[in-house]
Amino acid sequence: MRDFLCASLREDHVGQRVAVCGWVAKRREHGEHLAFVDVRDHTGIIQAVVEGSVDVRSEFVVRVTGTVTRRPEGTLNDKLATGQVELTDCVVEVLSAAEPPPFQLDDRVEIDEQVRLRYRYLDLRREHMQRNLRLRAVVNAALRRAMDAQGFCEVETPLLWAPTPEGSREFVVPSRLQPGEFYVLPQSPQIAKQLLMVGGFDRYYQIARCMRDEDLRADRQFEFSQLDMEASFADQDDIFAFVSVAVLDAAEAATGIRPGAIPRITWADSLDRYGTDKPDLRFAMVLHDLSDVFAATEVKAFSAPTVKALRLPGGADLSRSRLDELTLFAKSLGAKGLAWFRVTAEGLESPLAKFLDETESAAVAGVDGAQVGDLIFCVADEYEAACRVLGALRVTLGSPPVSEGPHHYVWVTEFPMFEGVDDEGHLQAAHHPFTMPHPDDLDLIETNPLKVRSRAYDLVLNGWELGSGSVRIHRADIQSRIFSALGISDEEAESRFGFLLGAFKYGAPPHAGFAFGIDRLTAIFAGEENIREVIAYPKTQSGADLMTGAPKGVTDKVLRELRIKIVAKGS
RNA sequence: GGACCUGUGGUGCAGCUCGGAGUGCACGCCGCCCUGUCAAGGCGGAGGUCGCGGGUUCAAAUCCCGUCAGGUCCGCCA
Repeated sequence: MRDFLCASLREDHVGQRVAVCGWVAKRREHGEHLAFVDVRDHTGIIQAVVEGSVDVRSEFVVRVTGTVTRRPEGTLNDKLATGQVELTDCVVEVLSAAEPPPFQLDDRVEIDEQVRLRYRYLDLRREHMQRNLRLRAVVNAALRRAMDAQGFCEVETPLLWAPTPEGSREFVVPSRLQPGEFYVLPQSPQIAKQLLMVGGFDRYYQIARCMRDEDLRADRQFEFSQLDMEASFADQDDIFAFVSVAVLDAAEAATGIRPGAIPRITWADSLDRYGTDKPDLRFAMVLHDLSDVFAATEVKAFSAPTVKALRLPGGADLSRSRLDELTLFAKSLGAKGLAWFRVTAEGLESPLAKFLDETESAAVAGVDGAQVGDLIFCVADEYEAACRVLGALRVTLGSPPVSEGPHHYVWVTEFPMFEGVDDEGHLQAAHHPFTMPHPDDLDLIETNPLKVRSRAYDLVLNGWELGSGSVRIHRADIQSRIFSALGISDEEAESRFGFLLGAFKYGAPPHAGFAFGIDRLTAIFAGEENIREVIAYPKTQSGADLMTGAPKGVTDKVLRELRIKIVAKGS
């Protein structure tokens, strides 16, 4: 039907009689003797010159047969890749007429996302979405190549899986053949892939769709894609090597630049220096500890186990209202307050300045090599709270848009094994209950569990968590100690994970794995703040699909078959 | 569950503080004109329940309350 893609025609083709297909991007008529029709496909635009009038409108689907001709002197258009040539002696066939679209498909104005999503099929026609989704395909292809080349075998795991009442909320699927029983859609193929290790597929990967019924955000949709992988006879360093190859290959394929080796930071160091477990390393602004200086302070606001400080270079000119805003922000994160000090030639300037003694003032004024014109923020609180508040402030004040380069990857290692306790006073697994504890900390499981480090790790890019993984427990004795630390009884473990624990009795290789989000990775490559921009049919924040109207009710017949009764709201 | 922001012809905006007739701009659309345009140009035209409901007022796009939709964030995301 067509001989060339629109934007592929060049001077080399001059003289050829060719057919191109696409949409009418624009028609420019000059009386009844001459008309220009810009034909667009996903590659771009070629100008067709029509002698006489032509009955086409924007977004008509056409096949244009014409002769590739060098444009006359003075009519070259260097804004178009095809601007040296045009099609002449054209025959325009209308393959499909079109109503005027609800919004213009050029990129001249930003269209409201609500409108874009309602007519997503038109939005997809735009250069912006074409570029993003094709970039995503490039990323996927590079990832598959990298994993194949490293000896990984792609295996598909079920979308209908068994409920495991823990972790993120699962999407539930009622069973028709066994009414009253349910499947769930996987939050990740975690257990399935560990069983593949028992099954002898010692290097598995999959571009896996994962589903989590949790509230949506700019970087979170109900469904998302992960490069999911697991390897037997592999430790943390092996996994880092495998994943690095995949991610760096994808980065190179997507951006043309191969990043250097990915550095590492421990979870504890990351919290201490950046106040977060997903540090943005594109800018400095490291947290400083002033706890010692304020250990015996008279200043009430600073009498806390930890006093942390952050220097904002040149921040002294922040307005009082901006500082009030930031104080509110800090409080919204649970801080009792936010102290700030302008560094001036005459010393510190702050509502609190007069309460500090000489040593304290000197310490604050010297934070991070502060200079006149800088601003110092201080938060006094429990250690982790102080770190996290200042960490959030650091990102708010210093972080470029997530999408902005350069790309700084970092491995965050040695996550704690447990974090906090649940409503029943049981410890909670920070990663998941199959994560191997750090070998040096095994003795602490029973004595000081919150100090137990794990063999869990994250990969972080520009302040976004790309993914996480861990070395898994393959020994029954360690697994049972972890379960008991988590308050999971033998019976409960058996009912929930029995098939996994059972499998491990029959020869489980040591194994470790990882999974990272392709949506997030692609969004950053594409320079997008929002993963919806790299997803063909995303949901809104309330979980709706504005194009299809999902979620929707089903007929009574369907409900009867599933033996499901809808209970009115509030009853 | 909570905080904040947004909603005005098909699209993107302005108008809202300080209430006075649906007022304006750009794009698109329709018609006419135009033989080298490419953000084409010229002339003319159509198109609106100012998200929805209620309240205040002589009078509401504008003020107040509620509600719906969209967004950003907190909670949540083993």
